[in-house]
Amino acid sequence: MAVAKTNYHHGDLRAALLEAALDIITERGPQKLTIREVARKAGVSHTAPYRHFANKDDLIVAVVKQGFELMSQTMLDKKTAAEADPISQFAASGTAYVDFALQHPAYYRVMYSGDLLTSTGQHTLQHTSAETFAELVSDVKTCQELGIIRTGNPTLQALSLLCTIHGFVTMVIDNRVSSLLGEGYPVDAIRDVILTTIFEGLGGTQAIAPST
Amino acid sequence: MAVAKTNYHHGDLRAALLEAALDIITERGPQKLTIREVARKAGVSHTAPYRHFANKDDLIVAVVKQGFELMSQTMLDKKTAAEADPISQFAASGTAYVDFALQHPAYYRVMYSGDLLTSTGQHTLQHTSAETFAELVSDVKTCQELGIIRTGNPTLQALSLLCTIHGFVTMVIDNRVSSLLGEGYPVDAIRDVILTTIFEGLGGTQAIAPST
DNA sequence: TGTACATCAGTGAACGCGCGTTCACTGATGTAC
DNA sequence: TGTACATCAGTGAACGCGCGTTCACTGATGTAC
Repeated sequence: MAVAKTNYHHGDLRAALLEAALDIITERGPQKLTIREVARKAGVSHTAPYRHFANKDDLIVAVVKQGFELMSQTMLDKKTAAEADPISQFAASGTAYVDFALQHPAYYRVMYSGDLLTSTGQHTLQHTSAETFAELVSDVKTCQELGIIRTGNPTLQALSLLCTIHGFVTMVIDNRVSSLLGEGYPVDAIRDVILTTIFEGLGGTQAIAPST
Repeated sequence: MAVAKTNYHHGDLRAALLEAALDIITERGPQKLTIREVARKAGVSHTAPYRHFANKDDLIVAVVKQGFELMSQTMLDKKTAAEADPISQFAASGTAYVDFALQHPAYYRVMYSGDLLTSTGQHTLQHTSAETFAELVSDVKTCQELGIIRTGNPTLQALSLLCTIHGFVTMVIDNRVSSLLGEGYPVDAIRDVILTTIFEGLGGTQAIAPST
């Protein structure tokens, strides 16, 4: 919404619409994500979005794709910034995933809520989601080879990890953690406890020390 | 829907409506859960539900309450049926939670999706949800005292456990597990791997042997 | 046992609303000369 | 530099739809006599 708006022509309406979509999810929830509301938020007539997106599904898919790009970029950056040893790398990935989700809850919700897209839309994105998981499985394999975690089915280990992280993130975003623990709970500390716990469950042999 | 339907008076419309609501969530997703659709499914005019529920929120709250009752009853039964030793009890709880969610995905979705209810409706149920968690924390404490798991903050340990289980269940229900692992994956085996993993992460000292 | 009547579960027309999408349009921009 | 015009981003009226909720009603049931 920080876009300087000229009178008739907008300049970069497409980007503004995507941003508006995120704002709506954040402020009013995914149910309120409608073409008309997005246009309203962007200060434009409710038919203007059709210049940039074929239909509602198309707009949502665009948001999700942007979300995946931002997420993988963020994770790559954090991994690059971390120490080179595999434990630090592993911790960096986990922390980065959680932090991305908590800093961009709106993205995370569209990306994984499932209820927003028609099956057509879902199908478009299956590939992207599978790619991310394949990377995780590959990281787990590396850790196994280096003896950092227990030998076992890497796919199932990756799934265990993903379930824990996804569960935590979901519960924080849906306000269930604050509802159970009270308002002022230390998210980062809890994140570290949970990551450590699941890492040890995977047979982690050394202490994990997530860097914030 | 198995209710014998007389002509004008239904007999037990209230129960039939709750059942219809679950069917709709199962078959068409939570978004399609509308008063009109529920009435349609129950074979009744779309205003009939208002004889039994004040409004849409009230109907959903009723479904959620029924879900919580069924869940705690199921978990109690499974715990009673299991061996008396604390490890078996602990395993029984975890397994029962997962199995309830997977056998009644519609209940689980209404109970925890969050997007279905207005804040008024949410508030009504906060107490129930907190109760369930308090029980889990108490179980964790017992396990600590018996030396079955590592000593530590029982609330955070319970939360780790809940996150993992919730994450797994959510991902199965939303078809993300089948999308990542393929269709014919062995749910029960994966459930056991994940429960074992998190149990060991909590410092479980003995092998957990979940009974199906 | 038979009848009048109160009760109340279920009906159907009607309301106002917000949605997704279409369509012919308007007006700003940039390019060719 | 100035003008005509093609392009196309954004407009606003209009459509049909399904929703939640209300209201006066209808008709089945059970109870009092």
